[in-house]
Amino acid sequence: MRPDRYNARESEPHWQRVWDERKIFESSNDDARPKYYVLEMFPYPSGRIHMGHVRNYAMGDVVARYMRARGYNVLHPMGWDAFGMPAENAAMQSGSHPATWTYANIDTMRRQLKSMGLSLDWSREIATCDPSYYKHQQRIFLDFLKAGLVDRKTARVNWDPVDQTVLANEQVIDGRGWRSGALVEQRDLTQWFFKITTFAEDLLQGLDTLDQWPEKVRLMQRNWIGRSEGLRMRFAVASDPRVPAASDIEVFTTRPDTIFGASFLGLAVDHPIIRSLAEKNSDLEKFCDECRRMGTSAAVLETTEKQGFDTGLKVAHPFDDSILLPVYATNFVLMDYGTGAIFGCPAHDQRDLDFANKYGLSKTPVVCPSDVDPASVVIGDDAFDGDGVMINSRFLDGMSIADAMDEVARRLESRELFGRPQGRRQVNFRLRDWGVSRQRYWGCPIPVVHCEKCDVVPVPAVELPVILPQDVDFKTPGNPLDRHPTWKHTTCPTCGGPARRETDTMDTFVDSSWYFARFTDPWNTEEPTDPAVISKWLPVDQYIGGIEHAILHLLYSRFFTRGLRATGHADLDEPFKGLFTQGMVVHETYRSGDGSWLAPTEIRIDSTADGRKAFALTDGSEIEIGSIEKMSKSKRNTVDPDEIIGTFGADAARWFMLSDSPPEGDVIWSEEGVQGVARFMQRVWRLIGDLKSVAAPVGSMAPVHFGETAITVRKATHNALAKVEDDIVRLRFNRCIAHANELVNKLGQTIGSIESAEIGDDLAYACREAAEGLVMLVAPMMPHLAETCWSDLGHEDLVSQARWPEADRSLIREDVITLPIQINGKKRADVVLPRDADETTIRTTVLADDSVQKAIDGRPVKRVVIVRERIVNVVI
RNA sequence: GCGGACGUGGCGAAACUGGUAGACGCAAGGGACUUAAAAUCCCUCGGGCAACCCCCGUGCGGGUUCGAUCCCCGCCGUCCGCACCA
Repeated sequence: MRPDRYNARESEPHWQRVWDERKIFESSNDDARPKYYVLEMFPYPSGRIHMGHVRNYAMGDVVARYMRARGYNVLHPMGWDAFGMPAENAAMQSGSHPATWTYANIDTMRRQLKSMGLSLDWSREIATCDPSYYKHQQRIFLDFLKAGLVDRKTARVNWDPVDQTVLANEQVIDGRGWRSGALVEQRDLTQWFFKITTFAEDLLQGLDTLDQWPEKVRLMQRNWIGRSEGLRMRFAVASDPRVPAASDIEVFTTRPDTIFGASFLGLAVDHPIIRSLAEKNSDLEKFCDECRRMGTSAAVLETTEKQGFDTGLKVAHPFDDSILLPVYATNFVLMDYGTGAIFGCPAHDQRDLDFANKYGLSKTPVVCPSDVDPASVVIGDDAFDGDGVMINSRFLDGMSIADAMDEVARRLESRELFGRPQGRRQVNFRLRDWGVSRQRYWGCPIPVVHCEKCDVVPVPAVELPVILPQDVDFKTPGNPLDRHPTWKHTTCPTCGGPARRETDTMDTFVDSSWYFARFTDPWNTEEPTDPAVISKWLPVDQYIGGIEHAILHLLYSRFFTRGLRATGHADLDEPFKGLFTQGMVVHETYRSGDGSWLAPTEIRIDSTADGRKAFALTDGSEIEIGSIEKMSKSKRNTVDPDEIIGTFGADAARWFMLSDSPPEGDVIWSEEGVQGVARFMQRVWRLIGDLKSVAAPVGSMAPVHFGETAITVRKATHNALAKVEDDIVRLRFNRCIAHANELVNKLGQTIGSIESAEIGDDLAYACREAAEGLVMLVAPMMPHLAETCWSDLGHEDLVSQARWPEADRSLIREDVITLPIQINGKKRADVVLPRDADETTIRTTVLADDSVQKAIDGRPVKRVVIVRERIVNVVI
């Protein structure tokens, strides 16, 4: 007995069990079919999934299911980015051990993901906090160390003196620790670094090959790497009692051509010379401290005035030592870029001009725009950074900028200052090495020991993993590993003497920099990866995740890929061939009169002709409907996936997430919208029932001849299939859904008008084809409903394993087409013509048409533009 | 400040990157069925006009073109990213 209504709450768990039992989503490394690796960014196990996860994983699942139907051996794994601070925060607040907390969250979220009906290979599940995972990460660390890709050096960190911990930049709010509220100190600590700069050039060049990445992300990475070509040049310091004889200051410049426009040297407040001067000059020290306090956030810098402190030092101009330039400590030169020193050329750099205007420094123009008389060049409030010809520059006069740059570089390279060449061409990168040391417990231990005799000694590979101790307490501030009574005490692998374990753990970005590789062979207990298996599966064909990872995660993964290749773990250029960044899930906000936020479950919406209004469920008072914002706990505009799935089913949630907006844009979650999806699902269920009642049996042969109605049905089916084929691979899910809607509308109309006497073999076949086509077409997006319909249509097998019914595009091609006719560019008529009509026929037919004649109204026709199979434009 | 993206009905959006602007969905209005409601089905739904096969309409102003949401120039507005990068 076929129920009138489809019951998602019964069907969904049923099919999930069937898929699970038959292990149909597990992929084999030995499968000979062409591979397709689809991956969504794995989640942090924060507690429960949110609607953003639902959207992200729904998208990936559509691709996985579709590619499977197209005959690919699909790898679609899932795991957990399981190390990180929230687990330690929870430990401090509730006393639960980070591992307990994390694994409990994983269990909850796994259950939630399973209730979504995702076609995931759970046999490959990994959690980065598991020793079976981080063992291999430690091994990679050691191999990178051996390959010279790891460095240990001093770096400045934000130090919270109360919590006794290093803070990330985003944990410093107004100069204070986010948790303790203590004033944050800058400390120099010896830290571990991955030498990502080794690959700076390659990481930049590799971007050109990533043509299936969003241009926006490539641009962001390009800017982050920040390659620039320029010249390092040294200025001799004029003799001064405060500095040693034969001192020099080295600057980096991308505009050596403007050297005759130089009017000062600007040094970072952390520049060694400034630091040493500040030791004996309290005014300078005060200035430096103030600059440091201002921070480096864009918002601050935007509004900050250029400031300087004249040190009294002078340097000689390299081409005329009678010209002495003042040396300033400045707030706009950064120590960690270039050499921490610049020469300022006010005429051709806006910042330098602002600075010069403030301190009354000269501003000689040295580049003249080609259409301006050199004598009339004046520098006002705007620096000129365009192209032109050199002026006021002695031996450079008349040269182009490029030639002048080259000439200056050439002269300084071949000349010595204090026994070394005065200039050196250099390619400079903004990219800095990746500091991975974290003074925390819940992370991957860095596998080295410190021995008094042998210094830093790697833990031998056979002794891995270095496992985190279980018995730690979070009651006192600081790193639990560091104050653990026994854990850090060990013996030196080299000399056997007493040694101390490294108590820093790795940045959690390390964990996610190679998980995509581990998924290919997660059972491998000996090696992180098997290069042969890597070559089989990687690169990831389609990677899907949030734009917030556009720079760091993706760049680190690209670095790791290069490191893994250098250490023989993977023969691979780039990890992610296709990248897609999906938009957020947003929702209306609701705010009561007293300013407090209300959750969507606490209000009722009334829609009438004069608009939508919200009322509180508790007392019926009217609630203001606020702006649409990213779902967040603070604004209380979240919806819980469990509740949605419980009420409407996973299929409805998935479908709605994909339906309304382009996938890269934000989607507005609305109750009305998901109700619309629920209606659509019932419509599909009824339509399949209607089609089934007239459809031929499973596997019927196609009849030779098709009548008019059958052809209409077939055209609708194949048209929809063709459009979905085109759109699904481009991830245009919203359009796929529109095509599905159109097909349902069309089939519903046609079926409704069929007289039972009309049904012959041809229509029966067409209805079977239509029903199965529709089910296949919605299956990647609403797999449970599709399975139920598939089974209802008499299939023993699963739609999840069925082959895609490729669209027959010859059926869609019409022999007779309706051509829109424009008169002077405005549509005035339609003319029905054979598709292959020649231009003369088209012309005569069009001009003979009544509506066309009426529109022409006797005026002479100047021209008839015919675009075949598209449009005709009559010009009068 | 620099860089990037975008601007189409009441709303989310389509439009094969130069060819019928508004597919599809949401909301709304009208009707059928029903004792009633829900569900379902049918119709209307950018603006103007009594009405159309008419006129206007893709942020604003120009331009190129037989033809512009799409290309070019100049404004206005919104969103995102950032690093005062020498």
